[in-house]
Amino acid sequence: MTTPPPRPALRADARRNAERLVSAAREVFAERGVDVPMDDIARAAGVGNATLYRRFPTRRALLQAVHRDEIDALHARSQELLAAPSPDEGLATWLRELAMQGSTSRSLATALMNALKDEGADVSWCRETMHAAAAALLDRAQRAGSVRGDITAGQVLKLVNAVAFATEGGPDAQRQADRLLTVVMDGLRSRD
Amino acid sequence: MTTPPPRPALRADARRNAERLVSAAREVFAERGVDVPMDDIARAAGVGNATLYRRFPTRRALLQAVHRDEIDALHARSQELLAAPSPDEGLATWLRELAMQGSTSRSLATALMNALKDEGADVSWCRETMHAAAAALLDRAQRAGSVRGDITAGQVLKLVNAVAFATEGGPDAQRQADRLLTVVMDGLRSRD
DNA sequence: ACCTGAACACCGTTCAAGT
DNA sequence: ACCTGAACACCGTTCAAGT
Repeated sequence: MTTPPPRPALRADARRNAERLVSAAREVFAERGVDVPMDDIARAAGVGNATLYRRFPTRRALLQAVHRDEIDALHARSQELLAAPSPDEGLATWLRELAMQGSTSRSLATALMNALKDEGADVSWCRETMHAAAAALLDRAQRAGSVRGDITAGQVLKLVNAVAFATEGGPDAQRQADRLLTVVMDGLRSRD
Repeated sequence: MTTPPPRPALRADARRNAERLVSAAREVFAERGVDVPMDDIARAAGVGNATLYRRFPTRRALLQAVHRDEIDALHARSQELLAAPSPDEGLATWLRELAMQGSTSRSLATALMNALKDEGADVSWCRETMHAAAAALLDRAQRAGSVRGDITAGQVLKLVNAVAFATEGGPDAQRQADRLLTVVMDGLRSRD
């Protein structure tokens, strides 16, 4: 769950094509949005369109692959923050970093929304990695009594990603996301 | 802004076709989702597809028309709640009703998301009506000092609709939305 | 085992012809 | 003024043929 999805042994050319597809998709998604035609991604990668489908059966799977490193980094960051002096600040810091990244990348916000809303097996790695990261920090803060107990990691993730998704694209997206996250964090903290 | 978009005088048959299109779209969106082919909606309404495009140039415009009555009702409800004894409870009640409706209707949640995220003129009626409703209740609560002053009506709407959108479709959607809205409302209230 | 481009089915949008 | 179905362009997905 904390390790990326298996990388089956691929023939050298297949491996190279897969990497080109992910790189091309990253650029094209960023420039032209997440609804860009699949054929355009294949063309940008210099491979046939059927090769794209063979490697990434759904657009969501491709989106997940594009953001694999960021998702891994968010998970690693959550492990670091488990050592933060204040449990609720550890959680708040992680959620803020998540919201900041999502609010500046429609592509990432969409990848996370796909993984959090649907149950699809093609995005289970993303869903489980994010869930593990959030659950560890949330659980610690709840045990310390600084965050309300009547909420789950899945709900917190949906809420914060919804903030990112709703602010993305607008003017001043980061600032807006930050403002909304402050509201959410205040709501998450236990009442005295 | 508080009145629905102009209903230009239409010939009797055109008027009837427009009503059939809205009714058909409401049913088809509810049964098969908001991405259903436009041709299927026209067929369900018993009119040619070009008639659909003539009347509703974009899918968003059609979605807005489908939810016209609900949006009107939400606006009317906000006017009623301005007379609630407690300003922050008036706001909380309205936001809860909004979240409940959105979390049980992907079609409504999508219509609102379209109107709140984009600046498109084709959904300006929805955006402005919702904004007027939220702004009145929020302003009253902020003046009373019970809700934090550093947030705008547009931000509150995005946040609450994001809650609806994120919970919609899942199991126990209403309950989940209610839970998340409690968190959001706690975050919105001024700290003592 | 993997790649390719073409074929196929489908959908959004426009338009010439009708009433 | 409005309606219609067909035409057109485009996109997702599959498949026969290649290496």
